[in-house]
Amino acid sequence: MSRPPLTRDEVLTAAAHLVKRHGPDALTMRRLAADLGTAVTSIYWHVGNRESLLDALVERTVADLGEIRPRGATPHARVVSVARALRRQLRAHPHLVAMVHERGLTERMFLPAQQALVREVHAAGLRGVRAADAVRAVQFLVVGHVLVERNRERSPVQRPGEGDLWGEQAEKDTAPGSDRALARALAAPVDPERVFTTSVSALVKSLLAAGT
Amino acid sequence: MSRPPLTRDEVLTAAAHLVKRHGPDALTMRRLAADLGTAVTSIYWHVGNRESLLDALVERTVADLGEIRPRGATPHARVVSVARALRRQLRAHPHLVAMVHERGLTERMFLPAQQALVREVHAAGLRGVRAADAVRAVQFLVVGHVLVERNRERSPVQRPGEGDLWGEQAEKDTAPGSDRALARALAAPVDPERVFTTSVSALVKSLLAAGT
DNA sequence: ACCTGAACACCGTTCAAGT
DNA sequence: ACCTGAACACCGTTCAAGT
Repeated sequence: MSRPPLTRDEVLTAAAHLVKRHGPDALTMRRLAADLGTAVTSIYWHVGNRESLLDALVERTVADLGEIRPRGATPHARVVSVARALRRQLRAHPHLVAMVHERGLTERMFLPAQQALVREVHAAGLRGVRAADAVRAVQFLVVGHVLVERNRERSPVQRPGEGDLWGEQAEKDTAPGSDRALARALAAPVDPERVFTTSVSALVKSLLAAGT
Repeated sequence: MSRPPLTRDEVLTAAAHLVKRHGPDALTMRRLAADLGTAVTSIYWHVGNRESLLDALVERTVADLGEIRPRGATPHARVVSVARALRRQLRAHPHLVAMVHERGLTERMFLPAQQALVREVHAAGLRGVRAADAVRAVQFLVVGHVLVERNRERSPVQRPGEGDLWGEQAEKDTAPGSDRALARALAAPVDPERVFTTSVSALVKSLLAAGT
């Protein structure tokens, strides 16, 4: 009736499973122990404490993300494709993003895309500090955007929202300089995909222009 | 010896005080009750539960942020100034940012700057959907950046960091196409202020170019 | 209308004790 | 080396009872 000896790896796998199925909040030491069929205190022997369990979990998941391959003919298209790929990877692991952010490890989410970005920016003719600035600008934009986007999805209804604010403006007849199409666009729900595309494309365009 | 009757407002003020002095984690119902000199359960009568206490707290703090006034001569300078002002406001309330984000109310952080942005973008000649896209792009960039930035500050030492990754590259002698200045720049610690300026300026430049 | 203490169902963590 | 149960110091929340 006795289970085979517990391993650190087994603990991590069970933890990952728990997070994937029931969200990060479900990952309590006691529930994890129950899933594993051991005493809570056994887990402590293998992973130290909750903090380092989460650290290890984040590390493992990030390592599994996989490489990013740029696509496209122009430098602009290739850099944008890296940004899109990074966003897609992160959005495929929403719980990971939340966990990494909660633990203050946001920088960790940068690394998978960094090599690819460096190569592309260099190929586009940027050098030295200017190239580094461009890489960082894209990284911050993508990760920041994913954080904002994920967060908006978590609580879709916001109380005094843009809709209420601009909806009435869109109805009003025009004071000089007013723009009903604008008001209507702001009253409509945000399309994050669209915002992302607009932002990345615009940002990259300016950044690469500095290289020519 | 009996204290005057508790009010909802008093609860919120004490909660804000607690968060400001000891961080969001210190805001427990029990500790709050202790600070107020009442029973824990009294708080529930006034604010419902912890959820709605946090909601009310966020709402109140956001309302106190104050208006944003654009500065500068050119449209570009004025939009950038709004972005900087929003960032400064948010960074002045780090706990607020954390709380708003945790509660999935990121959109809430947009609103203070939105009117100002709309006005400036319109003045720059953008109209309708295109203007709305520009406003949103700037908003997402600023809020996303602040989230990333705050988060990096929370845990300054990251284990397999950029430094380790690029530091050795900077030492190596050059494979074809390698760029030691770039490697050195990436090995150095990030200057978020610089990244922010670069990003906003580049983004706004492209966005406004579409209006002429 | 407002406050209270007791109680419930949870947490993470420590520790002495087992094999 | 690995596992265990008991215990500690916390949580948020409910509820019946007080004034």
